[in-house]
Amino acid sequence: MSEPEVTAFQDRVYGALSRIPRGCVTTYARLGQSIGCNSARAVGQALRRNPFAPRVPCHRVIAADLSLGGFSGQREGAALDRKLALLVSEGVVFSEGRLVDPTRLITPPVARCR
DNA sequence: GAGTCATTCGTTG
DNA sequence: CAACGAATGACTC
Repeated sequence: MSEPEVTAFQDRVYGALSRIPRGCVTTYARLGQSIGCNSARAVGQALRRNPFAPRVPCHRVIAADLSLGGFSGQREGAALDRKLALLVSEGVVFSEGRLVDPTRLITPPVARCR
């Protein structure tokens, strides 16, 4: 073990993600905006590294088009199957690989200054 | 509906 | 300091 030295950005991503209640999901773009970043890619990268997994519920983050997005560093394959299982386990139902209830999409508060 | 393109940000060596 | 890569997003045909 070792404690990964996460930079401020990663800390923000994990912090915002950590404030997401169970049964709720958010998108990379929204999460990025919540932490003050305009790029969903930057958020995805931080999650992809996920030095705090499974501590960080990265499976609660999906793409803007309600698609699963990616998981475990893979955009498709069994990894998504795991992500889907986790989401379904939380009460978030998906259909055809897409979120069935977009109402579960939440907008994380702007984690500006705690 | 599908595919392609563009942009931005963070990370690392 | 510089270069590369990325779990996206949006647009167009």
